[in-house]
Formats: sequence, structure tokens, C-alpha cells
Amino acid sequence: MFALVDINNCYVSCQRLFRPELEGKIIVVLSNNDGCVISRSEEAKAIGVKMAAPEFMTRELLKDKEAYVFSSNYPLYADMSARLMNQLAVYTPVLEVYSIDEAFLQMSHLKVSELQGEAEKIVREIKEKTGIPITVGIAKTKTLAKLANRMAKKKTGNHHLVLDNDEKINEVIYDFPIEDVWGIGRQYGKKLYDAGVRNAGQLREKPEIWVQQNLTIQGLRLWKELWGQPCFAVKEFMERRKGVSCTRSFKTYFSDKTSLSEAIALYAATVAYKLRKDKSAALNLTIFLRTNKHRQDHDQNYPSVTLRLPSPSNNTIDITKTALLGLDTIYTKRNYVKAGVIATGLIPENEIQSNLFEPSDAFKKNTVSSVIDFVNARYGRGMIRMAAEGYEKKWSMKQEFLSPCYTTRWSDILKSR
DNA sequence: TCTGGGGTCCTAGGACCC
DNA sequence: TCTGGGGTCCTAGGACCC
Repeated sequence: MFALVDINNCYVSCQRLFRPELEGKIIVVLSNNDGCVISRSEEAKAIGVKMAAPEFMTRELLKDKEAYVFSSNYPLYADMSARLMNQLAVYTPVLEVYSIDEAFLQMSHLKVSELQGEAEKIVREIKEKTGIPITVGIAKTKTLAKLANRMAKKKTGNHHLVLDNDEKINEVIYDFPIEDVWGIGRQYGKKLYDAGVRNAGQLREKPEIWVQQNLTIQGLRLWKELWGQPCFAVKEFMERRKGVSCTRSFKTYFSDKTSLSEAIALYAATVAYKLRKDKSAALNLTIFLRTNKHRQDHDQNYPSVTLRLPSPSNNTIDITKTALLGLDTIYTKRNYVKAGVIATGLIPENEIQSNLFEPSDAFKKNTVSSVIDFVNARYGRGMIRMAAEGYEKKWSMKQEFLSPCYTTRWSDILKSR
């Protein structure tokens, strides 16, 4: 048996934890650049605030109401997540941290008759020990555990649901909308809907071959999981990431090459830093620009190029140089609102094969990178940077509603009397 | 006026190998 | 007239996840 635990309205709950007077109030948390709504309190959902709605389109709805809006504060959420995961590890020998607010727990050490009590206990104790409100779904496969979790939120009101036999599954599976099934997104959702499949139960009734043909292999696994046959194991250990990227929307339009070069240089330096943190080196680098895709009346342009690095690298100088070379090949004068740098073909940094035909100055440049990392860790990000990144701070995010970093910054820690 | 960011997996097709 | 069979690797694009 597997349990899926997740944080209810994760980012809102994290904000509320340090502002308990906001219990019962309308709260929304915005994405980077204060662009879209990405977390809503139940009260916000109730007045019709939609997930992923642009902030400027939500203002009307919140006007004249007692509503609290926050910019996203990832250091805070990451820290709360770590507290939760540490605590969850107490309940299982095998824990998979699936995302910032979700974890799978293998529950095979318990008897089926004990699961109900365990689910109740986990919800209660996590609340007591961390203050974080969670939901627990337990079932025979990860897909069914996900389904149980969602159903618990919708129906039970007590934030736990154990589907430990076929009757209980059959009771809810026909009430479970097809587009909410784990692994069914917008495209498949539409396709299935057109084929008359409206809920998880109807998908389960479809013949195996039909599922394989229409949803390919991943869909077939999902179908088997709905029948209680596990196809996805709990992944206890994190594997090396296969790509690392830094992409950002700008606060305004940029068309001049100097500005775009500065953005690309900054994103490239960030990618190099992330690679070093992972102890990875990249073989390929993709650089792209993007015009405003939401404006059909604008001239659309989405140029991108993928370059191979002279040899696998994670140092700031190589990555930045190559990224700027890439920009040269795709730049035309247009109004861009977004740019990004993506590193792929990652290998462990201690397995870099050097290039026979290029003199190797890898050692020297990596020394520069480690000095950059050391100084920036101590004195703040961007204290030392490439001149190519420019001198003005025009790439900082819009964060008008940022809360304190209650648990990760000395000056922001709450004082008690 | 204003619309996020960072990932994974699968498939088809093309280029290559013996 | 008639031209094999069995593989690998890479990439782009499309689906999905949080």
C-alpha cells in the first residue's frame, strides 16, 4: 500500500502559518513577477478566484473584500517543506519526496486494518508538530493513492481517505473526473472526453489495447494502476537531474541586443551555478527568446538555438560565452518579454572527458568559479558577477507583496515577548 | 498596461553501425 | 524486373507533472 501526503493549499498555508490571524480569510499567492495566481485559500476559491488566473484579471474580484495577496516566497516554502518531509520520514521506511508539497510513503509495514488509524494519526500529528495542514490518501497503487487524496479533499472533510478494498474504490471511481486522474492532462482529457470517457471508472472499463493505442505506454501503466496493479515504485533516492535551466519573463519589453545580452549572461551564470551545485557538467546549451505569446496582435517570434559546448562544462565563463554566441545567431530586433538558457546532456563533473584538440584550462576557470561561489555565498548573490551581466538591476522580479523570510533570514525572525 | 518557472518521459524519424 | 535484417544513438516535438 502507498500513501500520498500533500499540503493543503501549500503556499497559502505556509504564509498563514506565520500570520495566524489570517485563518478564515481570502488569501492568494502569486507566481514569479506577481504574474498569476498559483495558490488559493478555500475562501479565495469560494469567491471564484481561478487557478493560474493572471493577477490583473483577479483584481476586480478581490476589490472591496478583505483579501490578502502575497508574492511567492520560495525560501519560506522550501523550509516548511523540509520540516514536513523530516517529520513524514518517521512514519515509513521508504519516503519519496515527490514535489515541494507532496510525498509518497510506502506503507507495506502495516496491516491493512491499521491503515485507517495511521492516516488519522499522520494528519493529526503533522498539524501538531509543524502547524502544516495536510491530506493523506492511501491505496494499492500510487495512482489510486493520488485519487484517494483528491477525493478526501473533495468529500470527506477530514482530510484522509483509505481505499483498501474494491468496494471502496468502486464507490468513488465513477465520481472522479477524468481530467483529475494523475497522468491525464488537457490534451488527453479532451481526447477522452470526446471518446465518451468522463471519469476514472469509465477509463478503467476501456479495453487494454484501446488505452495503449490512444494514450501510449504511460497511459497503459496508469490504466493498470487503476486496476490496482502497481507500475510505479516509490523512488527513495533522487537521481541526477537531466537538465538545468533558468528562464524568466521580463517586467517590460526589451528589443535592444545589449539588454538581451545582459539577461542571457545572467541566466547563463545562474545555470552554471546550479550545475556546480549538482556536481554536473553540461554538453549542450539551448538559448531562446520569446515575444509576448498572449498578444495575438503582436508580431510573434520564438527563436532558439542549441549549441554544443567545446567540452562538458559547469564554469561560468564557458557557459556565458557559449550562451552569448547563441544569442548572436538568433537575435533580430523585436519586442521580447522572455528569455532563457537551458543546459542538457548532463554528466557527473568528475567524469568530464577533456578535448584532445583544445588546450585544457579547465582547472584555472573552475578556480574562478569557486571563488565566485564563495564570495557570493558570503556576501549575497551577484556580489561578484560577469561584466556581461551589466550594472543595473533591471532583471529583478516584480515582488510587490513579498512576506518576510521568517525562518531563513536572521533579520526576519519573529520576535516574541 | 498587466499573463510563471522548472522539470520528466515517450515517440517518430533520421542518421548511423555491422 | 527483382536489392536484407537487426540494431544504436540523437533530436524535435508533444504529452505530462508540480
